[in-house]
Amino acid sequence: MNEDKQVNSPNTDVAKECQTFSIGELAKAFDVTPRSIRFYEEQGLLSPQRSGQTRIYSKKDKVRLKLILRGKRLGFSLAETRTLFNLYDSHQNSKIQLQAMLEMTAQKRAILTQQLEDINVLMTELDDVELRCKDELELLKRG
Amino acid sequence: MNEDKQVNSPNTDVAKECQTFSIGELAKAFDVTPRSIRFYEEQGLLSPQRSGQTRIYSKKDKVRLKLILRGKRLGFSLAETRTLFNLYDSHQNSKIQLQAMLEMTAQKRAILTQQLEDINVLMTELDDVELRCKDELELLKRG
DNA sequence: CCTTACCTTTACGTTCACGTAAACTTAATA
DNA sequence: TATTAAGTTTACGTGAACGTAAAGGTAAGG
Repeated sequence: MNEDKQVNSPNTDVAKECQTFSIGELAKAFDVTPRSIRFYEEQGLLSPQRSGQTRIYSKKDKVRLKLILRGKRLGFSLAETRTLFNLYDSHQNSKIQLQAMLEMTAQKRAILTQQLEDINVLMTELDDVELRCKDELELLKRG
Repeated sequence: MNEDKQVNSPNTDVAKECQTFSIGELAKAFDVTPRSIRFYEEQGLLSPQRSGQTRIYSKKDKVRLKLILRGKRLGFSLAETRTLFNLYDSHQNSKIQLQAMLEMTAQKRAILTQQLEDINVLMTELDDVELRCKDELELLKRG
């Protein structure tokens, strides 16, 4: 029964590498609060190991968190991300599952395409605004 | 005092063009609810003319709404968009205003760049997932 | 031994962006 | 004239994504 009592102190590993992370480490690494990470777990997006009460995050968990945050940046709700995770995880690969997955990817692709267009438009507008601002500033300098 | 009683009925214009819109028309045009449009006004993002109680939206208002919605798609809060509007509108063009504007554009540009990267990564991942799904479906067909 | 630094759960509070219901006015139409 | 169909204000409700105490456990260091 001498399991699950490894790596109690972070960065105090013996031979291999630091494969696990505390909630605080992950929080710092991705600049989020521990509260958020616990909330993602509560919403079924993460399920880290436990050492007693304490959460222990693997590299896979870390990747998951990264995916969650990228999804957030792109306007995905946590529920959507969870659905994607579930579809991806369930390796039942029934026809229905696969088609649901394809539908979801198609839908997401459409949104992303729209966002690309939005970004391009906004970027050139920002170019415009910036130029005009800089011109004005020059005028203020010389005037 | 025979002003502000033009265009009571939509699409019943005489000569020029339909330059104004009712809240319902705008709502349909952009697929949002009238409630949302009123809310944007409440937050200081729109200020349409009035004909009595009724709101009358100009082409400029329409453009504004378009900008608001694009901002939303890119993750801008209404408060951020309002700030941008205010900066853009105030043609005082003081040094401070201009620099605030430049800071804002720089910050937004950074976020957009990050989003572009996120989108590219996700797109290729979607490609991957889609390919695998389709392969699996083929196997199901032939198996 | 005590403090400090993390970790935990429980639970209520908060912000944003509206939704929704109530009660009303005005305008066009049957 | 009565009835839709649009608009209006006021005001309370809601879901998502956390924030923020409160109250406590644990382990290292002075």
